Amino acid sequence: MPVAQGTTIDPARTRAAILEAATAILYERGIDGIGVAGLCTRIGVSKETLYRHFGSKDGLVQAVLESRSERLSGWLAEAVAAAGDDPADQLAAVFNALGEWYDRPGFRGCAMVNAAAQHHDEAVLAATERHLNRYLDLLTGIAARAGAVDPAGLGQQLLILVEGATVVAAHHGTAGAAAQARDAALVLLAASA
Amino acid sequence: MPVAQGTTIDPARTRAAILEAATAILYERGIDGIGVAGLCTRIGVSKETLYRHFGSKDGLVQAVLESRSERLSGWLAEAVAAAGDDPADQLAAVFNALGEWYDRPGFRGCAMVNAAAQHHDEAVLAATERHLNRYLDLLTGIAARAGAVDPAGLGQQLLILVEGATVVAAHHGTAGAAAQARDAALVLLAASA
DNA sequence: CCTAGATCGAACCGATCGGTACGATCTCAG
DNA sequence: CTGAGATCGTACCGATCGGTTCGATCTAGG
Repeated sequence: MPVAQGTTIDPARTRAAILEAATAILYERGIDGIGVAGLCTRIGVSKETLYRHFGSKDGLVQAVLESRSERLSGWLAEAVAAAGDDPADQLAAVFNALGEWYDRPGFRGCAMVNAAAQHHDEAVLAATERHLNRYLDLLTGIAARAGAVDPAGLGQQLLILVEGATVVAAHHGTAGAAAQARDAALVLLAASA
Repeated sequence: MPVAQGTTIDPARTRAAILEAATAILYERGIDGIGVAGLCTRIGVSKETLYRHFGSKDGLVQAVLESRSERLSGWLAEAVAAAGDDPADQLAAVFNALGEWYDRPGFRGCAMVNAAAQHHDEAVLAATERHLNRYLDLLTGIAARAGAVDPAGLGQQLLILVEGATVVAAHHGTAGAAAQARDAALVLLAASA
């Protein structure tokens, strides 16, 4: 039996569709910025269906954050992989990719950080920490390949630049934040060997 | 007539007391994390009094953010002023002060950025932008006094470090974020002359 | 063809939301 | 002492919240 077939009733597909639509809507409006009823209307699904798949609004939020974190960090990892062998090029690729993201219409900062900023429950905070750890792993890897004396420390500094650029781009103006963070990152990288 | 006298009924004092208490509570719980009724209970004031002084919950939030932004940026400006004439010392003083803040119990990141992260109304976004501009002015001034070739650009990079360190300290772990950002900032400052 | 189950739409639940109204109490200025 | 107004406590308002329930409809596997 194939995993899924056609355009028919298929719980897995329904779940995925809810997840994708909810990701966009909750990012746009904020987690507390729309109720479950309005969410279901915009998704085009009944409340019963949503609750059967995700149990609660918090459950949906959790799934949304996790999927978004994986997609985002995976996207950055691809940018690094496509940048060749030079760690400096890889690092520049990270910030160039971020710059693309910042310039996309509807950019509102990091969804995980936004969620953690005002939604204090355990699960959201844990998801945000996992997300930042994914970033940190990527950046520490670049630092290590560049032969930094303190790859862990440099990785943390690069993480600070990534998150800082995202916050500044979201709340102070997109223009140049990614490029400025990239230039700063390259200076730090060069100075750390 | 003195501005205010004694421990009696005094609208200005009442307003200030509400503002101070609400600042702490809304920072701790998040703007949407507590209702007006609960807020009034914890402050020790009636809803009518709160509404007479601030008009609406949004009005209170606005006043809270503005006062907090002024206090915070004023505190950093004092740290700079107390650091002597060397721009590098002044810059280090900024991040050392931030580190003190991060380590204080109850630290939850920047209140303005947290508010803007999920509360999309015009007034909150404007307050956050003003707040970041205050930071930017302070940092650009240091960059200029250090003789940077591009003080504005360096100022923006330093702002990215400040906000990045705040986000990382809040959501990924306090340890070392301020010191790492400070070291990065000093490298950038040294490389920019 | 028939049934198990996925989905819909709408009604419904108690709780809470932001905000208002009102009478009682208290403080101060004149 | 009196009156203006600041404050309190509480009740109240309509709206919305997250979540549940139920009958009707539709689909797909046997």
